[in-house]
Amino acid sequence: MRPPCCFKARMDRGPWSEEEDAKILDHVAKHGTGDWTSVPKKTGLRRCGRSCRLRWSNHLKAEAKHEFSAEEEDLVIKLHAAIGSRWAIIAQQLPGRTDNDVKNYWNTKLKKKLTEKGIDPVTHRPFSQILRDYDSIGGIPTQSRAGSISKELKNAFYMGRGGMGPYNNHISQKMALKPEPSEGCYSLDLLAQLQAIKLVTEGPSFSPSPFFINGSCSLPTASPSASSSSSASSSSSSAYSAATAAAQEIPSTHNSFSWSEFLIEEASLPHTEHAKASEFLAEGSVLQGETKKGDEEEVHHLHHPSSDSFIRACLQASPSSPSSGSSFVEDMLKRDGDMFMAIPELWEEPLY
DNA sequence: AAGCTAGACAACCGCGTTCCG
DNA sequence: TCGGAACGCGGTTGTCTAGCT
Repeated sequence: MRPPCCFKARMDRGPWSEEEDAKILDHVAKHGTGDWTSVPKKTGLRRCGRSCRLRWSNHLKAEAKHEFSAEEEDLVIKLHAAIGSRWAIIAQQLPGRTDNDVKNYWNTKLKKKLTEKGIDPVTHRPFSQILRDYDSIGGIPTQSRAGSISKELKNAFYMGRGGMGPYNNHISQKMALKPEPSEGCYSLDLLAQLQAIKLVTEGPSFSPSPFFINGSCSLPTASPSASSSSSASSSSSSAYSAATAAAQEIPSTHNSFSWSEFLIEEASLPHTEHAKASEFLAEGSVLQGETKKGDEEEVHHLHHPSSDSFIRACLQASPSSPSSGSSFVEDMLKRDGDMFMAIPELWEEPLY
């Protein structure tokens, strides 16, 4: 529901002046950060309450940090791979950054960087893997598919290895290789996230099913909460591959938990299993975070222990764990290169 | 020097969720 | 229980600026 002020009253828009900033700061110092809708009235600002909140949270609250360090970059990439475009959660792991900062940095820098390195920024998979998947989902022979459908993929791949960079923008725009929001993927994404949380919060006590190890995706939608999240699609494959990787790291002696607990079949699922998944979500406010009213709202939002656990699980499970000694991207590229070596026909088509 | 373009960042908007009377 | 208000998030758009032609 939109606050009336944004529609009816003629509010100022555009860049904020120093005087306006001062009024916000003064107000927050005196009254805290609750009840933003009353801020324009109390301060005399001709801005709607939402704009005031945005201005404060994006610029006045935290010290301005602009340059992202290499560590921050890598963290953003890992987190995006694990949970998708949940900028608010990602920003919480980066002190002094706002969701808007992270989002802008992703859109302007990191997306391009990944594309130039031959990695699809949406799925976090090497273009070559996507090529292979194209190949596996139809009856068209490899040669023609690789040649006609995925030229740009291949171009992007070549350029990632020292080729013509500028073309990549064109590629990334035209590619738009968002994963199809197949029901199974939503479902799996949710399950993988739940699993990652379980891994940390309850200890390493499960064994992965071959289903996840194989990385296929065929389950029907499990719950409305899973399919309602549009961002779930962007992190689908990576989230459960992260969980899978985590699973593979667990010693086999810890196997009292089974993936089958979460293999929910829509039609045949017993009621208790649905309930279990729902409880999981309700307990930790894991996917949505937790909203509180009052002065501490901004601080507490999404800072529920379970969401932190989830982040830790995702990082622990990511391919570029500190022990590997290489970055997330490097690791991905290495595997990508191995695959190209294994499937030489991917190189054969001429480039345009 | 002027116009154009692309990049970076700030701000806005729509939608879903939560709160509260 | 319901509906309106408030809020947060993520996507999109707007604005400014630096670099290029």
